[in-house]
Amino acid sequence: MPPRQVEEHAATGRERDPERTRNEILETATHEFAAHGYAGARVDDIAARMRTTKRMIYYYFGSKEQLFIAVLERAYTAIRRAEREVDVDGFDPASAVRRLAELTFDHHESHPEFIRLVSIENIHRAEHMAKSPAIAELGSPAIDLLARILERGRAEGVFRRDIDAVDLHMMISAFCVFRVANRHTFGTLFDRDLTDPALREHYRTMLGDMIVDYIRMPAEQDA
Amino acid sequence: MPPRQVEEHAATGRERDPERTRNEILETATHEFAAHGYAGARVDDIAARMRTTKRMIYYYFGSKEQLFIAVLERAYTAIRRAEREVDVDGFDPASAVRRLAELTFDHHESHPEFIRLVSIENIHRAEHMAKSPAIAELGSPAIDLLARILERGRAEGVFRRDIDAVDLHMMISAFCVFRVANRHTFGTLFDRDLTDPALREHYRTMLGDMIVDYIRMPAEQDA
Amino acid sequence: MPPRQVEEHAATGRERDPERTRNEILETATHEFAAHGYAGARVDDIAARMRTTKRMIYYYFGSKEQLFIAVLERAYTAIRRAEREVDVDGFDPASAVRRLAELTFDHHESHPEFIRLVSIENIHRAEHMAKSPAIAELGSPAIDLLARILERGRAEGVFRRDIDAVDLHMMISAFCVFRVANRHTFGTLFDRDLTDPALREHYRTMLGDMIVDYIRMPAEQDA
Amino acid sequence: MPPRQVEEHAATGRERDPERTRNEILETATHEFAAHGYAGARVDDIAARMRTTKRMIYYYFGSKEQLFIAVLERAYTAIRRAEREVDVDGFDPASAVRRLAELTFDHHESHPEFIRLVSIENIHRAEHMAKSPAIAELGSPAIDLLARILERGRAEGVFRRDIDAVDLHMMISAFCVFRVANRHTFGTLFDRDLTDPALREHYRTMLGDMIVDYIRMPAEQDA
DNA sequence: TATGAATGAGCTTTCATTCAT
DNA sequence: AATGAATGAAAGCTCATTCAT
Repeated sequence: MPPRQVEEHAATGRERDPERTRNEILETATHEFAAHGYAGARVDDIAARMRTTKRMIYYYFGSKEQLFIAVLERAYTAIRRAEREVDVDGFDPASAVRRLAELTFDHHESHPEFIRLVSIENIHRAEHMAKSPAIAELGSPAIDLLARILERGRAEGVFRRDIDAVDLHMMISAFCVFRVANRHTFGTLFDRDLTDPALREHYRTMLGDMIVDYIRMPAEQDA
Repeated sequence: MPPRQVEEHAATGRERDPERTRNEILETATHEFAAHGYAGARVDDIAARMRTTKRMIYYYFGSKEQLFIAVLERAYTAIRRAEREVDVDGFDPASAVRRLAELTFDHHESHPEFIRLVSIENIHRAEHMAKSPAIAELGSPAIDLLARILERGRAEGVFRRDIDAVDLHMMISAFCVFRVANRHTFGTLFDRDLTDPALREHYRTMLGDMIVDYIRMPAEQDA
Repeated sequence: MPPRQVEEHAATGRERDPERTRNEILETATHEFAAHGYAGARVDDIAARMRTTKRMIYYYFGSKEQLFIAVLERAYTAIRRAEREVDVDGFDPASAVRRLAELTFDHHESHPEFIRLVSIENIHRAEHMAKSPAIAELGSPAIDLLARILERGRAEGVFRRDIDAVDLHMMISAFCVFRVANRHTFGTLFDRDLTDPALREHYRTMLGDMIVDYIRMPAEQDA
Repeated sequence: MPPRQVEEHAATGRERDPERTRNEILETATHEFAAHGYAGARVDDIAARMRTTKRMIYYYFGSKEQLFIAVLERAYTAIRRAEREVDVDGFDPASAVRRLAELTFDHHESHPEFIRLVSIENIHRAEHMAKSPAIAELGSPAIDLLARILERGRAEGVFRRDIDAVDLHMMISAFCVFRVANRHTFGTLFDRDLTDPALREHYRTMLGDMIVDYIRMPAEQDA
């Protein structure tokens, strides 16, 4: 009678679904690390936020660092999966790039914690990521897609010839990441909330324009 | 016999110039905070790195947080001073904007520690900065300058009408900051060192092109 | 279908011979305890060193302490068995004692782990041994033999009258045990490796001389 | 008014005599390590036994290992000091050696904790001692003295020629150390308390006889 | 007979900070 | 203006052991 068992576990607090426990720890740890940084995160707090003990965290992940690496792996796996689902077939090259940029914008908008984790990892010079073979193997669907669109645009003669997919991805990411990652200091210094919902469409369009203006073949502008 | 004392202090390494001691602590603290983040920085290490004791740090700054705030103040004061020295008189509007963008690029290139401090402060939601009246009073010379150039460009009919100085500053900053701040994760994931000296001119030009393409009045491009 | 099961176990490395598993655990535990002491030994490490899980150790022995007791029992059983095999028939009393001392010397020389276990058990005031009826029942063949030789020597008038077998055994053991057990501190302090193979014969002879000189009837030495 | 200060310290529990605090910690730590071994000793317990916190122990000694090293240093310093005070002038060579052996016997008798520390350090292969330059520099007065006596005895023709001071020191130490260090297992196995006060003189004499018999020139014993 | 999952208690150590002068 | 000594609180981590089947 499995249902009974489940109830018993709930009663005793014993967890018998390792995969679920692992995921719950990762979920909670993601919030904690994103909220306070790597050094500022407390293993104690992660445990306190769920019905597990600190001991369990070490049982599953071995150390604070390995836990953080697992958090990064989970976050990157999720974003890469999202990237793989992007579909821009049927759009002309310029529209396709704009759409890809907008989807990137939206993804950053809706995953501020991921961006915080990335900032944190950069503070630590990507040393944790370097220890994860899993992340290295994820590849970069966004770049592959971008490369294909750029190729098409060049073939059609509407894009400049010399644009590299990785560079363009950087340009898009820079805008999207900065808006979210640096909004606090930017907001304080220039009194502008970059993530104000009322401004979202404004910045979304700005990004699209910026990218499209940059890649488009300059039509006799000096004529 | 005061001279004697001075000699003794020199001999024992005692510091008798409060302002200088304060600056040395700030200098050392800047490196420590930039290197390890706010939580990761160790007051002990800061003391160990110089010829002062940990006790002195508390004597001068009161707490780790106030020390960090002072570090931020010093860093922002320096960058604002640099911005005030920018001179783009004599350039046509487009060239002026390009030049301003390039100077921003160069400044970020040569002050990676400052960028790290900004990232760190964003991790902490700019809460330390908020406690510093000094930073709020610094103003933003770069934005003022940008506003003036944009005004000129619009008057001459070469710039689009709807561009806001703060937005444009954001666009420039995003590119410059991302390239330095996120170079570690970006490099690991896409195998490209964004700060490779051999690529510096490439990215510098890319930034200028991106900004100028964006602000320029679109000359009958669909004609 | 039992045959199938057996094959599966063989394939998966599962152990189906309890006695053998028990012995393997004891063997491994002996090394671990001898290497790190009682408190320093790790049940985890013992499990890791062999193809069993930590859980099995508890299944077979119940606790770390009971495991240590079992290790002691095995070690003492082995040495008592060796003692029972000593044969000095056909030697004159003095030669018999010398030979017994030399065999003890050799046994200690070749069983340094046993000596470490004894030292460890003494650190713990023999409290584990006290809980083992098995060890108490082992008796002491060496002492019995020594008593017989002493009796013979006294009867022949070549040994002093007042020597007790247990005392003599202590004298022999002290020399043999110290040489092995305290060689590390002694070597460090006096720069002499007591267990240097080149010195083995030297110390073996020294022991024999010391014992024989002590028990021999002092023949008119003041005459 | 220093007395007042002292009272205040007593009242607040603040200790203002670092050297005294350090010594108290060492004293307490000596008992703890001797009682439970290195791994078995608890820093918590050491703190609990005195009016200090665990934190103070780390403040003064840095780590459990460095504390243990300091304990060893103190113990060896004390025994070396005692050795330097031994005076056997005026005794004939044989009596001098006997006296030196007896003093060693008495010292071990009255310092069982020291012997436990030595056993413990041997379990750890003297690795802690090796990290202490202080111990290495202590020298060995007992050996120097022994060497001088042996030289005299040889000159007077009453000692065997081939006896080395370090070897003789080992012989003496083996007896004295074993009696104390191994008394627990020995007592359990052979039902004899080697440290029974009633037997002290017996073993003291036994040691003296053993040593003197061994070093004395064998006077026509086969005649 | 055998075992993977889980754990309470406690470990050594570190941290920013304050005391007392 | 300056400082050596001291510290409460909590951090990350480890241990022998038990649960539930």
